[in-house]
Amino acid sequence: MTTGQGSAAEMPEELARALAGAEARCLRAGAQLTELRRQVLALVLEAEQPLGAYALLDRLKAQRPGAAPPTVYRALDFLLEQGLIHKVERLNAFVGCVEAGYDHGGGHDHHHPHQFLICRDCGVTVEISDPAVAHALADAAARVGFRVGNATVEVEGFCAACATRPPEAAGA
Amino acid sequence: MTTGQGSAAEMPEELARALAGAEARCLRAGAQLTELRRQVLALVLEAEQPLGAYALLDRLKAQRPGAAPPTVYRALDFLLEQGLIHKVERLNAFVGCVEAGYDHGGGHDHHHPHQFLICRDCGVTVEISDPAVAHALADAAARVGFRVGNATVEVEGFCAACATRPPEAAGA
DNA sequence: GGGGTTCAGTTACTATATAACACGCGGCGG
DNA sequence: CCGCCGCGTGTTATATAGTAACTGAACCCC
Ligand SMILES: [Zn+2]
Ligand SMILES: [Zn+2]
Ligand SMILES: [Zn+2]
Ligand SMILES: [Zn+2]
Repeated sequence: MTTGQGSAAEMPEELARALAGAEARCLRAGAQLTELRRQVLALVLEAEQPLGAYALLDRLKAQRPGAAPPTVYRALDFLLEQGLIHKVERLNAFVGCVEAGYDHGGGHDHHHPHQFLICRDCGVTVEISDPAVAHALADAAARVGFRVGNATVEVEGFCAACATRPPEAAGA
Repeated sequence: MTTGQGSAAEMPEELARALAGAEARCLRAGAQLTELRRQVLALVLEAEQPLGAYALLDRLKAQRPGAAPPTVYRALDFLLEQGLIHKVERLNAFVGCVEAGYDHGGGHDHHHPHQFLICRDCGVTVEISDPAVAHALADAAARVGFRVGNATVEVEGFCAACATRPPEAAGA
């Protein structure tokens, strides 16, 4: 062991912990993390990049042959509601929330300010949660009398790995 | 006159100026603001809220009966390219850029950092361009070695008008 | 006139998301 | 026991958003 493959098919350790945390969180919220919802959450968490609803649907069908679009969309709605996943609007895709694993005592469950950095080159998408960004945004909004709710902040650019690499290694 | 109706059907004054500015801008960029593109731009600018591609298509058909999805999407792509409009990702809709009217001498045409404030209640969408937000974002990204390109920043919340109003004036 | 480029017309299609109705289950009051 | 209701899900159909691929016209250059 000591890893090696790093394959996505198995790594129950971390996944199991995340699912347990999600369960606890739902309990506190009085919501039911049903089998279907757990399956969809697991699919999202297993993936290393954001997955579209139909990609999730395809994978879900392996476990649940009758699955259809509403099946996965309803589960996604629930998971979004619970703050267990986020939607990346620019990609029409879904990712697990990096903070969902932590079991915050009894405090604020639910949505937290977050930002996505999306690499134009390799597609890697990382979630950050920078208070300064949230604050600057709230500030700017307040200046025009706007009361801030949820914010979508998604930056396209080049990740550290791709930024150092020569911009074009391919082509003519 | 002296206004009154404030109807959307006519207000050629401001619209004409914006179109002229757009034309100048395209000239400088070596791009052609063709009839079709001008029509689509006018439709976007006339609207008081973001319009989806198919809503634009419907309106465009009045002037151009043969119009089909590619017709409007190609025009939108061009206008986005030129920085004359923006896409609101959360709405899958398009709005005119508030800065597109200004004829910046010969300087930076093209994309500028911007943010949208979208009222959950009345749907009004306003574009702001707060340097502090852009800076905070660039800062946060740099901290993880990410090189920032285009940023999508869209805040859902309540506009000044709707925030002061009692949250629920309707219902039982 | 040949050959490029750019723009637009047209057809067909893929991808994303939701509406609407039906069923099963568990709880609860009659 | 039975009808009812809320909820999660199955199932079918449809709405909305976006693209691919081919065609031809106009223009420019040589
Ligand atoms: Zn998160
Ligand atoms: Zn990268
Ligand atoms: Zn703008
Ligand atoms: Zn409002």
